[in-house]
Amino acid sequence: MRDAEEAVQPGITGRQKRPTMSDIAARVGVSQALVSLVFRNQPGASVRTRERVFEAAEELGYRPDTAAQLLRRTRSRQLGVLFTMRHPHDVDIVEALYPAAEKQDYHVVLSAMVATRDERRAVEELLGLRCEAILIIGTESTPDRLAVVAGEAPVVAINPRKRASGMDVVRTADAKGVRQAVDHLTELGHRAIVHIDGGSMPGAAERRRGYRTAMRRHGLAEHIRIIPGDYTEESGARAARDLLACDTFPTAVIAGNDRSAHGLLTTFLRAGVRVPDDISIVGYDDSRLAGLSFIGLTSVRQDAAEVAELAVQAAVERLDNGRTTDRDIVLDPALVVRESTGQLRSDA
Amino acid sequence: MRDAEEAVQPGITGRQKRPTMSDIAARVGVSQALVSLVFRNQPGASVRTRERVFEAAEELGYRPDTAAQLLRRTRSRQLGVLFTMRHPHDVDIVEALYPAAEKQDYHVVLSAMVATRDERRAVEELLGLRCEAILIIGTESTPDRLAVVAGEAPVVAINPRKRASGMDVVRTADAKGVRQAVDHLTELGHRAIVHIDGGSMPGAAERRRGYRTAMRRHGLAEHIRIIPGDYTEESGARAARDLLACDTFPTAVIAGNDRSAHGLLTTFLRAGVRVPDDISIVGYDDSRLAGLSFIGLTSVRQDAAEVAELAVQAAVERLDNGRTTDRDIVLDPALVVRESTGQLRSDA
DNA sequence: GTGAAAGCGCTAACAA
DNA sequence: TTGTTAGCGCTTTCAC
Repeated sequence: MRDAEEAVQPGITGRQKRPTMSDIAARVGVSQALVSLVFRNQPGASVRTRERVFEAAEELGYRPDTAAQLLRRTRSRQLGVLFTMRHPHDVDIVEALYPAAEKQDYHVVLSAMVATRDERRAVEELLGLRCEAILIIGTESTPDRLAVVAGEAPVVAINPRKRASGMDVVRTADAKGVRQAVDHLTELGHRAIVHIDGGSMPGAAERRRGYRTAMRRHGLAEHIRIIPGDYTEESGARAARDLLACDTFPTAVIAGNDRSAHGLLTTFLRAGVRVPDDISIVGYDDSRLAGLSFIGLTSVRQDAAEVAELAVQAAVERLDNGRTTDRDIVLDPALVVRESTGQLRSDA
Repeated sequence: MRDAEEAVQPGITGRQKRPTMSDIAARVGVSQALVSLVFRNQPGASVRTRERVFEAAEELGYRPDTAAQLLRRTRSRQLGVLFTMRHPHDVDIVEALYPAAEKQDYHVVLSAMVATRDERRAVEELLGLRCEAILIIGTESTPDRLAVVAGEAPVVAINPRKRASGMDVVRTADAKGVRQAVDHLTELGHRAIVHIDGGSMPGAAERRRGYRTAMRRHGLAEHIRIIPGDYTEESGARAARDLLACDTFPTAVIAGNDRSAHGLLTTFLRAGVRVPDDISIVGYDDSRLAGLSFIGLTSVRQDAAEVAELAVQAAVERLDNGRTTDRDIVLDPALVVRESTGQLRSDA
């Protein structure tokens, strides 16, 4: 018996078999089912028994076996989250999903989409683990590709590249956000406002549309100018170089997102262009970058916590309340004014 | 029977029960055990049977149940990965872990450490899912806290804040990396080289030490100057402001990491200081940021793919080869020279 | 090449 | 308040 004792010593002789509910039951002298009941916090066990069960669990170093729970339970109460780690704003949303899910008594299971692992495999993994719904952040997938997934579990697309039927969508009113940016700039006296767009990236089409509409509404139709981009820093930098090479220099730029605004801003700084003295810049996403003291980017805020909350709620409505119709959830954005935008200089 | 047919239609009438191996077995007319054998690619089934099993699986839309596999298998072959998404370099490592694990026939399970979810809970989740080892990226945990985990499963700490016994460590020779930076700068003629450190963050102490040693080796002991930081952009920006306010302006700066170098660089640009004309800057990590055209940061490279590979290998050695002694794996860094460093100007 | 049977650790329905 | 029972979907061992 001494051997058994010593084998318990962790990390030296090798690891002991991990204790189960039966081990606890044996120790306390009750049935295994009763132990299960105690852990699930269900009524039907005396206070005394509960105490002793927890005590024994502690002594044995018990940890519930998720695999067994998952297998036996009727519901997994797991939400699968598909994400890339490329965009800071996506990271914010992932972080916000944890408390949002917890509030509804769901667990979050992460699955990263990386170069060596496409969306298809990542989804397979989540479904294999019995996730009841899939939340996809900023997917570039085509609608029909997503529809396949939607056939197996409810899908909530957060800021998808394209809208698709058969699933819920959570997104911000991108057009409205850009309109706020244009309003802000015109109030500062700007008229030559260009837009660096995001090509076919999530929300880009609507932002582009919002820019055009807002410009026209302010009677600035002839100032409409869109420079193609793709939400990357480099596309912002490229746009800056293009603008610098041009004779017609704008007094303000609305970038498709904060990353491209960053490339734009720094490239201007390098060229000796002062921001906002020579040119005003607006970003989009209000990511961590925008708030940095040396960036100070005026940006359109999409509240990650709110997005997360609504996405979880959409999934829960399908799962717990039996909703089967699609929801298109649109959040209102808010402009966060920082130091990258300023009054139009009279000599400009 | 027509009802059953229609219930199969996905996403309309509600979801059908997901097919199991038994369903496949029934359809093909073999035993469930044989189906399992086929999926596990084990010998003992005829080619004909294999074909028919895969065919039936396809028709039924079968997907293996991870929970059941996990419960029944003797080994889970899962590696749990603890990470934050705060540092770009950590993200690189996470991405690199997928192919590295796959090569050894292991699966990666992610668990994020976020504000609302500390290391303790994240680890619990991984162990609950039967992960056989835990890889922790850039942990700030204290050694004794990690030791608790190490008692339950092998732990590989990647770039930990502090070394700890009872687990493997994968890290770069930080001192050597900084030495390369100093060598590079002195070759360019610099003498007044300051270091912005990373306080108590992972690797910071060794980088600090490396700086001091290298400076002394070049006979620049009297030029040693360390400005406290914490690896954040803001600490870099603060250091830049401090330096600008000082009468003794250095000709080169070695930042503790790329993030602080970024804050430093941009703050200088804003102040009209030219990089590298007025001052040279070196970062650390060679993160995505460093390679951007408008940043062009000379930086010390820690190869994420190599780190990932070695970390997985360390875990596998314990798991499959029974190693029980600790390994301290130190990688050689490499200096990547970009545009942020240049020859000392004669008038400086 | 194939099948029968046992059981992983737990939940859930029912019985006592 | 407690115990019994029957699986969840799969892997694994042994027998045929």
